[in-house]
Amino acid sequence: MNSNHKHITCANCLSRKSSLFSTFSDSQVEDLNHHKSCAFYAKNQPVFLEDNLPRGVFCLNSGKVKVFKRGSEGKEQIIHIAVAGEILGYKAMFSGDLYKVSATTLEESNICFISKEDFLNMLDSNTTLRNNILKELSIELGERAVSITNMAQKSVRERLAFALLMLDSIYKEEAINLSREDLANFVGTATENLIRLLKELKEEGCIEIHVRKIEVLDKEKLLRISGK
Amino acid sequence: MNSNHKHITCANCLSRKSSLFSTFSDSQVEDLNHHKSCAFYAKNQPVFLEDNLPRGVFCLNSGKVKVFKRGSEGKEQIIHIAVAGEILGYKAMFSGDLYKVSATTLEESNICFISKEDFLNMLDSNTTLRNNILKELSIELGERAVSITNMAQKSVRERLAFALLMLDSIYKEEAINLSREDLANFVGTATENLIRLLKELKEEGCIEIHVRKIEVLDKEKLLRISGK
DNA sequence: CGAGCGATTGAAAAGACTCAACCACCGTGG
DNA sequence: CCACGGTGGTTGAGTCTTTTCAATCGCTCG
Repeated sequence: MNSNHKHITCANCLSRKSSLFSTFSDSQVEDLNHHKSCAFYAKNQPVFLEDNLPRGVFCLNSGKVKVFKRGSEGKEQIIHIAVAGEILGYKAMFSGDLYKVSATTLEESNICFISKEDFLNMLDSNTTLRNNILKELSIELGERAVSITNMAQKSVRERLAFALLMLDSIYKEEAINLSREDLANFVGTATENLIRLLKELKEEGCIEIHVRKIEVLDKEKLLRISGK
Repeated sequence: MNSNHKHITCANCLSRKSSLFSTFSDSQVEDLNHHKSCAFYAKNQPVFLEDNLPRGVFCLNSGKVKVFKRGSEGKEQIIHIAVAGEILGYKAMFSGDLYKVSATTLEESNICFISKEDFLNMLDSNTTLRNNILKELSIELGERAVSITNMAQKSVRERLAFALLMLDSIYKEEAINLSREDLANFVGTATENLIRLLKELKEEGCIEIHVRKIEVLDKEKLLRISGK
């Protein structure tokens, strides 16, 4: 395990480089650093929960976080998987409402926290940050439209192929490391069904399965299966 | 037909009152009025199209507009139905990208247009507008998370009940007036299936069907069927 | 009047879910 | 050290839902 509780300095934070804060000046980074606190999260720890009151924003320094919503039967639907550099939990602050989704770590993670007040102050005085956020929200809305269309029109097999490609780009060099249940909740199907389809894809040579971990072998083929 | 090509004055625009521009001062409204142009759209006319370059924003003065995305088979998935007062087409401007969805009128509509440049200028000088937009985008993202969860977890029958309730609040006093195909593309199912389920709901006394138009009779029951 | 489109119906096939059982692994406590 | 219990993963079979395809109907428009 490479990570343990440690203090992170925004100026040295590699994941900041790819975040909403990437365009900050040195003095802004200094200010940011001054206002944030850091925390280590073990695997499967909640970051924030649906229907709770937002108190600030979370900045994912390392690790991965699933963002999900519970359906009426209590089943999780994973909406998004966040990686290092992403800022979480700020939408509910703008909507002036409770969190509409929950977030939980998928692996050990270091996550910084900035209070609502400090974040909104930064927003007031920082045009670039505002523009970055507008851009980010708009891009996310475009992605959600794709998800809705996929859920409504694609078969589970197609969605699984699509999800594996997405996860491959999230896990980069590593093998995909999600429980079967999480994977099913991401694809939007029952666990049993997911397992059967995984086996199919394995037999077709698209993926390799190492117990829990999944390695993508043939992206081209998966892309074809996913229906473009 | 109550509407035909006419010039709309922002100061008198009733739908502006419920829009992102609701908080404008008199002089800002004046400015807005000066920069916009008006157009009448017949039924089923495109407002903007997926993959096109955004040139400005559209302000729906009267009528209704479906916002949809095409799946890989070309089938429309309706993401949202916009009503009077809504501003359309601004997300792609922020993301600096092409439109990710298309928009088409569902009935005769009056729609005003504000160029990209003018809109962005307004944005620069108007904190409240910015905040309204941040809020609006955040709320929409919350709604999309609900849609994704519904699509992934609810049966078509449940989704139909849910969709009818949503449409009932969109059409207010009027009966729901959508083609079977549009309704199916909103619910996310095949037209034939939709028709069968509509008949079921009619036989259960939830709705009345007047040829093409659908009247909601029992909201309570629909809510129960939709799975809360 | 005939073409054409949207709406509807029927029947069959495919897809997805549920339930129940079983397996494999892991950590615990005796 | 090993039996035990628990959790997550896997398999099979049956059922229900949903889609697909084909055909018909009703209406409007030229």
